[in-house]
Formats: sequence, C-alpha cells, structure tokens
Amino acid sequence: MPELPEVETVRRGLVKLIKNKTIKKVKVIYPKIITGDVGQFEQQLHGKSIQSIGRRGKLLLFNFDQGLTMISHLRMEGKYFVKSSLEPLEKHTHVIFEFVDGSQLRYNDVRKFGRMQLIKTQQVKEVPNLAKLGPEPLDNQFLLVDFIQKLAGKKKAIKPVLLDQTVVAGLGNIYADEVLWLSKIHPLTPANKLSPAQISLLRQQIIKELTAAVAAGGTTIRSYTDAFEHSGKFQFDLHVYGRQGQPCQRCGTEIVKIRVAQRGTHFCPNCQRVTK
DNA sequence: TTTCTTGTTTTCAG
DNA sequence: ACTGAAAACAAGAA
Repeated sequence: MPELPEVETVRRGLVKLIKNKTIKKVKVIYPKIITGDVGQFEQQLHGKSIQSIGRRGKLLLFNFDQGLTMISHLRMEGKYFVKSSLEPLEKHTHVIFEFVDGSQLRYNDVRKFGRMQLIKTQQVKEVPNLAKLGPEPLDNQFLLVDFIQKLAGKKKAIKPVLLDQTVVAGLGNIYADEVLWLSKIHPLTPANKLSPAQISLLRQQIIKELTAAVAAGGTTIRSYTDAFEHSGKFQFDLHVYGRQGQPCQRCGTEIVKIRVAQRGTHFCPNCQRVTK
C-alpha cells in the first residue's frame, strides 16, 4: 500500500525511466481511473514531454511541457511499469502512455482505486485535495510548533489523526502504527492529551522512520513494487504492523491487533500506554 | 456468500 | 462553523 516512502520510490524510478520522453499516444482502457473528461485527457497529452516528476504527500505530479500537470494517486494497489510496446499487456493495465521511442508507461491497478487528473500546472495548488494537504514531513516544513498546535485542537485518538493528511502528509496505516510503537504512544490516546515531549518524539520518529523507509525502497506487504518491479525492503524493519500474536521486540509482550476508527491497528499493550 | 483490505470523500449528528 | 464518528465507495481475493 503506497504511503509516502513507496510513492517516493516510484517517483525516483520513473525519473530514471521516463523523464524527457515524449508521448505519442495515450489510451485509457478503464475510464473511471480518470477524473474529468477522458477524451480530453488522451488528446491533451498527445505530443507532450515529461519535464519532471514531483511528489506531494502520496500524490505523484507529472509535469509536462506547455504548463500541463498530471496528478496521480495510487491509492491501494496502483503501479507504474515501463515496457516495450511489443510486450504483451499485463492483467489489470488500465491506462497506457505510449512514447515516440516505442516504450510505454503502463498504469496497473488490481483494485482500480487509483485516480489520475490532468490540470494546468499553475492550478495544481488549487486542487482541493492538494491545497488542504499538511506539511511535507521530509522537507523541513514539518515544524514542531505547528504539530503541537494541530494536535492541541484534536480530541480524537492519535491514530486517525496521523492518518489525516491535513495534519501531516504521507502517513498511511503501516507507518502510523510503526511511529506510535517507536514513540511508545497508545493509538487510542486522545491527541490533545499528548505532552509536548511526546509530540516532539513522535515528530522525530515520523521523520526518521519515513527517511529510513525511503532509503529501503519502501515496504512491500501484499503487492507493492516500484517502477522497476522491485519489492521494497522495509517490511523487514516493521515492529508492529502485521505482527499480532508475535512478541514485542522491546519487551516481549504479545503484539495486539484492534480496530481504531475502522482501521486495523497494531500495538504493544505493555510499551504503549494511554496518557490520561 | 461473507469478510477483509485502505485512502479518501461524503454524510450526518451534535 | 466546526468536530468527529460512521458510512460509502472503489474491486478483488480468499
């Protein structure tokens, strides 16, 4: 499930594989992937070349010439592959970007949850989804004072607050559980009950963990691969996610899985206590 | 057939 | 006007 480190790994792969390539033809096989008019999407990209590929939170930003940007969200299972047009299509390929050199960028998504949207580059910041996004945790924008202030106004459990992309961008279910374990914070702790020291530690662990996960090429749990079809390596560094029933690596207590805000949530009931 | 999976949006109550 | 809880939604695997 692509969270920030996986999306960043995909981005880096795509930069190596398709930067500066020019599109000959775009074919949308499954229209629902595209937000907006599908015919326009295909036509507007004709002849455009990829100037750069950026990322904001979990969103990929493909910047084309002539002021055009494609925003792409992989949601749960979206993947990009780069193949020769001669190679047979993989199952679950929904959008094909054919380049003038005969290679293709293929968007593959088993669950069809991912979304793409074409927009003028100057309007990118106005897209509601992106405009509301919280600070980028690895960009020196994620300031402690802001984080403390944000959490002070939230009475709900810290776990869903970490998943709220307007608080900080890029965390998903896996890393949320991991940073809470690293910070010894119970996922049900009301966000406004955390001490400044706890919030400071939590912020540091978020930055450290995401940095380490990017360096490891992300986490492959079920199906994630990067644009080279390589799995990540960070799943070997997980401490709680998917480890219910196994001993906590810090204290030996059995890791427990509960449901918090309808999400599977893993934690150590001994190390992680609720602050009252 | 039912259950499970997650990120995001929508809906509704307070 | 805001919070937050819950449901909806996307679709397939087991």
